[in-house]
Amino acid sequence: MSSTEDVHRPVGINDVAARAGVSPGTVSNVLNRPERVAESTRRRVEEAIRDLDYVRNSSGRSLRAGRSDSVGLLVLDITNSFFTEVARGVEDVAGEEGLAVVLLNSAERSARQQRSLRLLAEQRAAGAVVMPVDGDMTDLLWLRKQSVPWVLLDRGDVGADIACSVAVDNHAGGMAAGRHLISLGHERVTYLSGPADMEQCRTRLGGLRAALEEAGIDPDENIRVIETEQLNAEYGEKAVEEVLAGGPKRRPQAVFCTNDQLALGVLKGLGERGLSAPGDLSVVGYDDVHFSALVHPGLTTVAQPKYELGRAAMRLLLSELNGSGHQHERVRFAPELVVRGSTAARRQ
Amino acid sequence: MSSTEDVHRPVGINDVAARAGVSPGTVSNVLNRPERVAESTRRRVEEAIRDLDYVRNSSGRSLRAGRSDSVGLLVLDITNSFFTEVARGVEDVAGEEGLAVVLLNSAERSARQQRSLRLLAEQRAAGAVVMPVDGDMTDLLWLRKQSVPWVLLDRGDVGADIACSVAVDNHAGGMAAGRHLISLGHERVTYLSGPADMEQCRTRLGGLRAALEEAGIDPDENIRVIETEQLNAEYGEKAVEEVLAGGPKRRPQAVFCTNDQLALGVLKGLGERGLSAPGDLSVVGYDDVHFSALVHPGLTTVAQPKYELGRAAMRLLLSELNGSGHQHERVRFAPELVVRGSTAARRQ
DNA sequence: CAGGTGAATTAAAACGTGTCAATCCTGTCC
DNA sequence: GGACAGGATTGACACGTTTTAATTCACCTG
Repeated sequence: MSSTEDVHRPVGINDVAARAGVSPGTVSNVLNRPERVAESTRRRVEEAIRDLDYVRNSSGRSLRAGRSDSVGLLVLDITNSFFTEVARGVEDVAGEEGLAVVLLNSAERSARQQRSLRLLAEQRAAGAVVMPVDGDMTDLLWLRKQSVPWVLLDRGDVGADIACSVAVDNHAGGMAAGRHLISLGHERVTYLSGPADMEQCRTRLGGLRAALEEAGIDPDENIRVIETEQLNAEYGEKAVEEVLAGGPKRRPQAVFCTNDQLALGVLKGLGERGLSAPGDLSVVGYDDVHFSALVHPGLTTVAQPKYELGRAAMRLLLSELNGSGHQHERVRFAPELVVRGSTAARRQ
Repeated sequence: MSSTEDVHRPVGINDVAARAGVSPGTVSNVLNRPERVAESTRRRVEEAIRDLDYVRNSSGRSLRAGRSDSVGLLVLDITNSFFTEVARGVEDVAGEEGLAVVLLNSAERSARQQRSLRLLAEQRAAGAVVMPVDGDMTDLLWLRKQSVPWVLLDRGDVGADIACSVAVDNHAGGMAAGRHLISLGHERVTYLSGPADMEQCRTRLGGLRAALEEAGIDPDENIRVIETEQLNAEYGEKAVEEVLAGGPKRRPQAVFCTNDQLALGVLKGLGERGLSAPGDLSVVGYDDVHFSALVHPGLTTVAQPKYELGRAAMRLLLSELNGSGHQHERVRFAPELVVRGSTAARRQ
């Protein structure tokens, strides 16, 4: 039982020391290097800790250490389940190491990203896993100069000279989707892209083009690109109109969306117009978010190992934190095509 | 431009003071109470801050203050979009106040909840918004004793004598769903519940029962309850078998799920068996997650004001932090039935 | 001009921890 | 019995802030 007077005066390492009849330094040793302290005193200290219900003060710790024991995770959209899966992976690995994760949401806005990075600097975060809003690295380099190291997630175009990074091979992903569509007999495909300045969108398109070329089909003539402002279902739904523009005659045989949310929006938009996949056209997504297996028909999509992505990023960060002679590393995962009901062979 | 020697030695308030030819205290005043310092010196200090690229150290701040400037948000399942919407609300309000949000995930496990609360105590968090794993309040009371105040979210059964709380009226929600089903001519309904020790599940069932009674239908005879271990789509899908058990003759006319994820799983499970809503039976969910509008048919569901829930919780917490003579408050939102395609009138 | 007023600034003392050199102690060896 | 080794423990300081009481200074008043 804890005594009654410790309610208002928070108990610190000194109180514990006093109670155990020992110096504060010894208590600190019990906490951090138990092997250096004799069995008997260690027990006495531990008992005092329990009696007083002492809990360590991480402000003090990190002030002394010069850095805190939490890492930042900056995501583009906390609402998107792709990111929350990544977050789970990051969190699990960090938790094993006793690091807390501060989740920050840039909402795809560079002002918010800047604010978040500043916050991490103020907290002297041990490190960060970052999915940057755009290609502008100045804020990130500033953060590194404040001696907060970071690992890039989902941005494959940045070289190992700048930072560690974890990503999925977007070119291969686009290509897998393309080959699948071609194998079903589709040639005229619309690519529903997000903002064109997102590297992922461009690279996946590159993969799609490569697949067509490989099959002897001219990409320039057969691929139509539609850009949306954001990567969510609303924009996908809205885009359907444009996809179908030109009448049934010029309608594409397939739509490849750069993101499942867009694809799900497209499926809905089709339904509202009395059309459906794969009957009227095939639809392919990207990410394999949880819901994609739940719609009817199931969404054919390019799966990313989201959870593993998070784990790998955090592990890379850890190695940068612990390792002395650190070399930046690039980890690349292979995407995997998941075929469900939203794609089918072309009707003759 | 920042000079070259500040790369390794992190710059503190003292360096700024030296540069501006002023005492550290004055720098602190410039940062925290600019009105107390003369215009001219203020400008000199601000210039020094810019020149040195000074960023304040929150470890030092919170050590001195005795509490940090971040608040915890403990959710049951970071993967569930219900919680991420809440998180957005919390984050937005916290951000306005300059508070950082540490997102913690208990994954519905009480051991993880305990670990998270301990972490918050160690960080001397300013406060927390908590969705507790179960009815056991001991860990939470311990946290309060460590002088970390918290606000309950989504747990309507806890009185204002214990804590502030924000919730949606679950009884009314269950009732709305029940009335809707009755108005469609359904009497024999299966309630797909989560774990029975979750208060939300029980209260919603109570509302459903009340609706039947109101219509002169005996709940005991007409409602069948099936419990699942967790509140996700997999378990919903699995439960379909049990829902249908007894053959077409004894099949319920409707299924009311305590959560959209379960309901979406049910829709999928039906589809796999060649059945569908609302043709073979009506399905109602709860929460109105984003995705429920995207499936076909759209899921009829009881909507909760998720974002607002988060905002309200954070506001309550703020008032507890700032206000001196604080009285616990209960905020209750009204749920709203959203009718989509998954429910329809009974076929004769 | 002495005395007083009030604004602007400063010096010093915390806050709780970790580290490191110095000290204490116990037992061993010659 | 004295010196020594080496493990266990201690004391003191530093980390970067904020705050309070004290000090300085310019100016005004009687």
